[in-house]
Amino acid sequence: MSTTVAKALSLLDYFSEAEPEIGLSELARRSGVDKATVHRMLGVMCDAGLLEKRGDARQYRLGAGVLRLARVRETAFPVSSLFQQSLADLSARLGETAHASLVSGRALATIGISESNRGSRVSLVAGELLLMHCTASGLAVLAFSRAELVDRVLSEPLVARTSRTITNPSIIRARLEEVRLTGFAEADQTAEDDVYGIAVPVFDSDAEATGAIAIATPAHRMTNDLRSEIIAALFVEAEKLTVNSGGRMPAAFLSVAARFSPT
Amino acid sequence: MSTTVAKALSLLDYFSEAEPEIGLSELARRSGVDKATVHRMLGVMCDAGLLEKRGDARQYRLGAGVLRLARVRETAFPVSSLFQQSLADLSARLGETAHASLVSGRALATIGISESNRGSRVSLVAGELLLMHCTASGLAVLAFSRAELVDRVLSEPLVARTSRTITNPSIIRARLEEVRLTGFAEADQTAEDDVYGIAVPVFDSDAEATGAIAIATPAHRMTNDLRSEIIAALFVEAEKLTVNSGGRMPAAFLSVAARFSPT
DNA sequence: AAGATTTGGTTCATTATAATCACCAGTGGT
DNA sequence: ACCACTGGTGATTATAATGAACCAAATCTT
Repeated sequence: MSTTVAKALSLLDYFSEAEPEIGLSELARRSGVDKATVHRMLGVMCDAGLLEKRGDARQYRLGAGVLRLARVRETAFPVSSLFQQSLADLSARLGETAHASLVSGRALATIGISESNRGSRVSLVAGELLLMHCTASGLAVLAFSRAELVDRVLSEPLVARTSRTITNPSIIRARLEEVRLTGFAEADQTAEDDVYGIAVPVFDSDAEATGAIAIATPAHRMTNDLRSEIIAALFVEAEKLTVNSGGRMPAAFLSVAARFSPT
Repeated sequence: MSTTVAKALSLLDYFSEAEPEIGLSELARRSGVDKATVHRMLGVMCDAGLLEKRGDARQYRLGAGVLRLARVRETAFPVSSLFQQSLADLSARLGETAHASLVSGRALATIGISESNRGSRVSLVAGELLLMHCTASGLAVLAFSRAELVDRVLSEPLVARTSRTITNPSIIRARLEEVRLTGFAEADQTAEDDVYGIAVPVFDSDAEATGAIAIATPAHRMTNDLRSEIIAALFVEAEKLTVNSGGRMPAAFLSVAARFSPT
């Protein structure tokens, strides 16, 4: 709960596309950490290249170091580029916004987005961290993760993002059971008002969920037909991604996915 | 020298394309930090999503978090993609390997490479950190950086990568003076045997060097004609990149660059 | 333009933290 | 069966982080 490195690294979570540059005081306020402490930590992270302060300005932003790290990971294990293709296909076919995220600690990191070209669409903030307990992607991933991760996520206090967010661990566990049976997860305005999300997990070589692909639609537009169409499309792409990234699906998942596969 | 966060973050430096997965003991040995300490740090970084351990395996690799961070930075300040285009042009035109790097703490982070298609060429390890004092890119950047950064780099012990590496701070300062006059930097086998590098800096909106683009050729192939051709091409691209990324060149640089510009 | 407020940044005594060493248990090779 | 590795763990000691008060400069209010 209180190792200094963890505190320092948690500061990185506050940077997103919506707020790519943050000042010292603001970051201290947001994180609840003392200004002096934040200042020292930011200094160290600048030194390491993870952050940098814009020349004269007194704002901090993500540094060149993260570009290098991402490049290293992506050349060694290219998943981001792989996902992007599937997302483009999905949003083109369904006309809705598609996004992908990978497990990153106890949250999900959005690594790809492909917006629909409709006038009314869900617009996501790229690079935002998704909470596990209230997003379709999070539930899809948790349902097929080791109990260890589930426990870690559910042992922390669960914030309510909307009036419909479920914050009771037991109820969430029950929902995960449902997800395990159906193979996909839904989030009807539990993460954001007016947003309906449907997600299907993607697996690694150990048949563990490493992430999920999802479709987000304006809640009012969701119909039974669209829902079925989305689920079927997600299953096809998720299987493709799992296989192409060298993963395999767990037995429990294969049986439910079979109902949707065109084979 | 000894903040714990700095030590933890320095562990990330050991991951590169050549070695994308590292074990606990290996990392402890390489970094000179106690195994127990490394173990705790790796755990924390896994928790933050910067690292992850491959399922069953007992190897650590860069996590999905870095992908997210890079995405955030790149969508807010797209430089990586911008550089990639210039690199492709350079390597195509010159037939030699081109690469770009950005200041990352007290080193340079390689963020792009475009290899030549010749049989004999310089092959770089993508995502490796470049040392400031012995690479052409490093000298090009240092020559046009704040004295503060120069002092920080030269105050540390300078490792000799080849028999020709200059490790004397005073001599390096003299070389930086030359670079300031000519506008480009050369490294004749000072970073790696048989590699001859030529680099030109790229500037930000404060006319400070943020990085450099460089050409690396097999040392034996370098001739006066090729050298001139490379320098001229680099100047053109560096100016283009500086302008397109919203930067401006310092007055001192403009005068020397003018000799090479086609205008 | 004068005052009020907030910003980035710094200091230093107090306190909580992280480093260390010896030690386990499992694995692969010979 | 052994040996030399590996990843991982706890209790003690020494180290590093913390946070309230403080400052100068920039910014917003009036």
